[in-house]
Amino acid sequence: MSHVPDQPDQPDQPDPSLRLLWRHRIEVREEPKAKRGPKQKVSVDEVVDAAIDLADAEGLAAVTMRAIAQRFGLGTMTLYSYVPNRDALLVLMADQVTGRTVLPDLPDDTRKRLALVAHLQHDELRAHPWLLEVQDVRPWLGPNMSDRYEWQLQAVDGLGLTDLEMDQTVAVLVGFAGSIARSELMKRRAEEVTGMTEAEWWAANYDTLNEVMAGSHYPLAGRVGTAAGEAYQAATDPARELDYGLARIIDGVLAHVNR
Amino acid sequence: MSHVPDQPDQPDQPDPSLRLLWRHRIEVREEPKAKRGPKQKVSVDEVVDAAIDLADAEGLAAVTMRAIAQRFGLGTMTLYSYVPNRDALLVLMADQVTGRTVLPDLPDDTRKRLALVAHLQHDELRAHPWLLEVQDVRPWLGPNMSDRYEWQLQAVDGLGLTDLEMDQTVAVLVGFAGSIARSELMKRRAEEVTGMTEAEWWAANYDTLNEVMAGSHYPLAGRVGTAAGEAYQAATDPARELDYGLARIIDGVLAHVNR
DNA sequence: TCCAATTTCGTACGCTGTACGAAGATGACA
DNA sequence: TGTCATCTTCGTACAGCGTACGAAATTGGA
Repeated sequence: MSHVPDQPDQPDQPDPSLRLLWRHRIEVREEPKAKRGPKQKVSVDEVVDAAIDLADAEGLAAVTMRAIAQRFGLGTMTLYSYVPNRDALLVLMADQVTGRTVLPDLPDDTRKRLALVAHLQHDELRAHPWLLEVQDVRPWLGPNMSDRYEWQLQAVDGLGLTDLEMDQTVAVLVGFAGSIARSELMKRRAEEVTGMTEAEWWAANYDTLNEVMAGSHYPLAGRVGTAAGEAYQAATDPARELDYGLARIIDGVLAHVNR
Repeated sequence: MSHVPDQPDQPDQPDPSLRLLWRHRIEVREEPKAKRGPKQKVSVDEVVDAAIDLADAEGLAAVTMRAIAQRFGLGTMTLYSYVPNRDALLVLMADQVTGRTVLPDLPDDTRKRLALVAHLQHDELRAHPWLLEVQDVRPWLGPNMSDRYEWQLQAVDGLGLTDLEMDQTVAVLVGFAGSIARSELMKRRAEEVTGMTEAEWWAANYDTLNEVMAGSHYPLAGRVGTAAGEAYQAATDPARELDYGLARIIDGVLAHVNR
């Protein structure tokens, strides 16, 4: 039960799920042979799409092999002839859902270009919050992920950045967008779990908080937390949280390239 | 099995785990009564510390109620007299491990002050990567989390920012540090799972990648990805990745306050 | 001494991913 | 037209998870 995997003898084998990820773009160099067994009742894309729908509707935890199979009236184990295992399915979902977002033309204005990269990522993560949980499983190098990365690099191309800096600039923009999306998700989930809005939670726990925090002093947190709480509560547009940090980041990047 | 919880009749009740979180700072206003049953064999702190050790050593997935109980020779269900459930335990772990990091005095230099906030967060997440997985469970308002937030606000205090901007500035710094730590973790985990270093993985999959990507064109990603790959591979100090973005963010913040 | 309160914990349930192997369907070849 | 190799389908089973429940054990107060 150690977390350290032992990879004893076998030489480095190519990752089998790479071909699955790129299945649509593989140009068959030779039609090898007609398949012999029964035809598959559904397609890999249908399976992945169903899993995405499930995740969108009920969260990633609801994406169980049994639940997906049931959607098609298939036996649970049948899914394993489409997909090697659940983790591989999650990677396929991530890449497939990434492909659904069309990449708009990049504006000429640099500032708008960088902002677009962050906003696109943020909006996508808001629409499919489970992506935040999948990212740990390394959805590397799928075709749609690769397209996305190329597009992001185009947005920072021609600014005079080094190759390394281009990669890092994209990382800052995308990373920050992700962290904002994550904190929004936490807030939403907290409301689901407790069954109260944030304001209601504070009201319900006001006395308790005052009691337990009686011995501690939070002059700044008290003042700032209140201000932030009221602002976020009133904010009809949640992307507002994104804009402040994004403006600072873009300022910093532009100052760097104009140096 | 819906993900939407129903909270039918009961009025808004205070969160019971708040008292557990703040257990050390609660000043008992009256010693209510001596406990009657058998004495508890261990303390809540010991349970939480054991869970932290387990998470540090074998990852969050290894933190099972059975495994923790076994460490103390207790029955599994006994843990539920210390902690209401596993999720609550994770929150306790997060706050407790946060308390282990001593908060250094803030330097006078603004730039160093902001960098310190990000670096402290980053180093902590590197030492306890499972924190990145726990954050979804909203480790709100524990005593050590509150201390941390107050300290972070001190770092951005006196710059002329509004209350809201202070909160958002901290969010940018901490969010970015988290996203860097997350991408480092992904890389490390990928190496564990595949049993190869990143370089070995690329070597093993070079032919396959060339084949599947034959129809797609990634001029920038190819060039930049290679540069980034070589740089990160050679980088002995992984915090290097943090520094570029951090410099841009701090530049942006300083430009904002000096306006 | 006896009881009420409290902790301990064995058993059980429903859930998960998935290993295994049998059964069924299909195309290729003799 | 069989016959067989190959592929898909899927029922069963297993280990592991969180935890509900209720009985047993332990303790202090009356």
